[in-house]
Amino acid sequence: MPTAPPPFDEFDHRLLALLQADAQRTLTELGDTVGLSASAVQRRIKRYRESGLMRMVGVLDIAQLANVTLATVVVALERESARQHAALHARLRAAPEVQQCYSLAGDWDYLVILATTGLAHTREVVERLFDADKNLKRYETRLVFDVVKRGLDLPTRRRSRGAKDGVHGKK
Amino acid sequence: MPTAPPPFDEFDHRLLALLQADAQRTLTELGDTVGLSASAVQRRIKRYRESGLMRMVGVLDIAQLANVTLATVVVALERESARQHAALHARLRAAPEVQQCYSLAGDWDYLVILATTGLAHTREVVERLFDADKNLKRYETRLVFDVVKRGLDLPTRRRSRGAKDGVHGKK
DNA sequence: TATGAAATTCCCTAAAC
DNA sequence: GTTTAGGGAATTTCATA
Repeated sequence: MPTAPPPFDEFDHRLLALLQADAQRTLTELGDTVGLSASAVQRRIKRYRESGLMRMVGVLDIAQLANVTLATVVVALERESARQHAALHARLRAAPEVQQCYSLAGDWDYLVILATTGLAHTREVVERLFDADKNLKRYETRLVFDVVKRGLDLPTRRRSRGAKDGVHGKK
Repeated sequence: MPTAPPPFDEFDHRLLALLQADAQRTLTELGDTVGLSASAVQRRIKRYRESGLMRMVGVLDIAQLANVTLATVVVALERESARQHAALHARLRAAPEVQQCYSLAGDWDYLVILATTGLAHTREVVERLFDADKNLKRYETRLVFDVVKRGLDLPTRRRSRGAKDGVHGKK
C-alpha cells in the first residue's frame, strides 16, 4: 500500500513550477529564487524524483527539426469493451510515433498526437495503428501546420477559488 | 543570420533519444551507452543546449496530482486574417492553463489542450479564452477522461525509407 | 575538427546541527 | 530548516588522430 499523499507547501508549488519550466538550474539558484537553502531544495527534489512525481526529460525545439510532421487523430471505437481499450492502449504506448494519447468524453473516444518523420511516415503509422483495427468505428486525421505552444506543465495547487485575473488583491 | 543547420550523426541521434526519455543520467552513463567518452557527450549536450535545440524540463506524473483536469478544445476562427491569428496566439501562449496549441489543416483551425485545477477552472478558462472572442466562429470542448500516453518526444532522423517493422534486415 | 584522458572546478549529496 | 564537509559529476585543458 502506498504511503499517504504528501500535501504540497508553498515551497513545493514554486519549486515544481520552476522545474517544469526549466530543470537546468542549480540547487543554489532554485534556493535563492524560492528562499530556501540548496540542501533543502535538494531534499525536496530528491523526494519528487523518488516518489515518481517528477522526472527530467530533454525537450527538443521542433522548429530546428526539419522533416518532423505532427498530426492529430481522433478515434471512435466500435464496441466499448475493456479488452478492446486495453489492446489499443498497449499498441499506442508501444508505438514511438505516438507522442500523446488521451481518452475523451463525448463522441470521440481518443485523441492521439503523432510525431513522425514526414507525411508518408504519418500515413504508414495511421494505417498500421488505426486502419487495420477492426474495432475502430471511425477516425479522423488532421495535420498540424504549426506549433503555437508546446509543453506538459501541470498545475500543482489544489483549487484557488476566484483565481481569475485581478481577483487576488495582495501585494 | 544563423549558422548553417548542423547535421546529426549517429551519436547525436542516440543521445537525443536517450535524453528525451530521461535527462537524469550522468555523462558517463550516456557515454557508455552510446560508446563515447563523458567529455564528448558533455560537449554535444552543451551544443544542444546553447543552440536552443534542447532544454531540460521536469515532467510531473499526472496520476499523482489530484484535482488536475485536462481538456481539449478545437477552434475555428471567423476570419482568417493574420492579425486575428497572432492575437489568439499571444493570448494562448500567455495563459498558463494552455498546455499545448497546434494550428491544424482542415475544418478546425486549432487544437488546444488545457490543464486546469478542476472543472470550474476549465470552464472559466474556456469562457475567457474562447467564448469572449468575437472572431471565433466555433469551438468544441472535450474533457479528458484518462491519459494513455504523454510526452513530447520527437524523431531526429530525417527519413528512413521502409522504416516499417522488420524491413531493415541488418544485424 | 572532434576525440579521450587527466586536471580542475563546481555542484550535488549526505552528514551533523 | 540551515550549515558544513566530502565525494562525484560536470566542465575545461591538453595532447592527439
